[in-house]
Amino acid sequence: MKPRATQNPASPSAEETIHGAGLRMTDQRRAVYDALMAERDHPTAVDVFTRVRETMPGISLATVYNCLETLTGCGLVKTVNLDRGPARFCPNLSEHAHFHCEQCGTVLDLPLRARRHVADAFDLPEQLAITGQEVAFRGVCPKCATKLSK
Amino acid sequence: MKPRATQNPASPSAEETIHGAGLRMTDQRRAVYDALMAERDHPTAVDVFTRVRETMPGISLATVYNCLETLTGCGLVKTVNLDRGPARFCPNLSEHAHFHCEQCGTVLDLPLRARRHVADAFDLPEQLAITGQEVAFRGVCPKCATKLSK
DNA sequence: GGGTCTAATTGGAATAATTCTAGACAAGGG
DNA sequence: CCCTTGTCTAGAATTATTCCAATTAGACCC
Repeated sequence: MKPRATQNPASPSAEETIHGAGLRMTDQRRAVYDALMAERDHPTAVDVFTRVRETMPGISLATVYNCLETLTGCGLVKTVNLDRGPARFCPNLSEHAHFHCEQCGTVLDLPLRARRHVADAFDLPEQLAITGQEVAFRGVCPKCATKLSK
Repeated sequence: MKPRATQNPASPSAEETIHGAGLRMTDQRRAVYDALMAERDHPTAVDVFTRVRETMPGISLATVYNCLETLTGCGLVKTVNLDRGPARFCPNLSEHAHFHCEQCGTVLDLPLRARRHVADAFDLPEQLAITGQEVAFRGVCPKCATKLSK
């Protein structure tokens, strides 16, 4: 096995993943990816744009959309759709649901419990091939619940 | 218990539900609701508009949006958001997930199995109050699976 | 290192879905 | 019958996103 220098041996680097798809890791793509990893709070495309512009003032919104699309295409980032709102982006690759707080708007990741499968809860017809799923909850988050009960 | 004349005793009529919310059952609202009940295939607002216009040619798209909003507000109809596509509408009030076929675009209802709860599959923080959920699967529907295997 | 080929970025225009607005209309209570 | 309020309508406005054509940047080969 090749040594891999100062790096998490569990999963390939973003670089490797992108190269594996025959694409390049450009400065813009890295900046967008880094912005998502730095504050994992499910920002919208415009949020990401705003953040990335701090270090890369010339980047365009179209590029941010392109990069997010590329990153989701390679499986490095997931798109989160909550109701009719703008898409949000999430670099958490482990299986999880999203929880959207109606009070403060925060989005929380809820990890899937070990050996559980969402599809088991439903009656599926024969021959149904599931390739993806999205689970979203709505409600009041712990912080807001505490605040409200005061 | 009051007798209830020629009607499903299990649930109040759409009329009653709307009145219960202090609103009126207008011709437009009924037409939109009937269109949803007649073909329960998860139409978009524009689909509904097209269908309703056949019997009510003067109706406007804005009204269809208003009616759908009102009906969802009273809980008679559910809004289904699949990826970034236009919203779809569904008068199936029993708990269910949606399945979106990547081949043909059909949307299927998948009923929740008895005594199952989607939230059980996830690690929830204390104090999290869930008031709503939406589960969407993506994949290949039975019909398309059969077609593809030929 | 220069030339070449293709991928990526950019700004602006275009699109799609939805919401807003203001005026007309209609229903029901007094 | 009048008044109030809720509803409908057409069109304008908004929002998020995608498209487009032109430039720029990488990677590869010599």
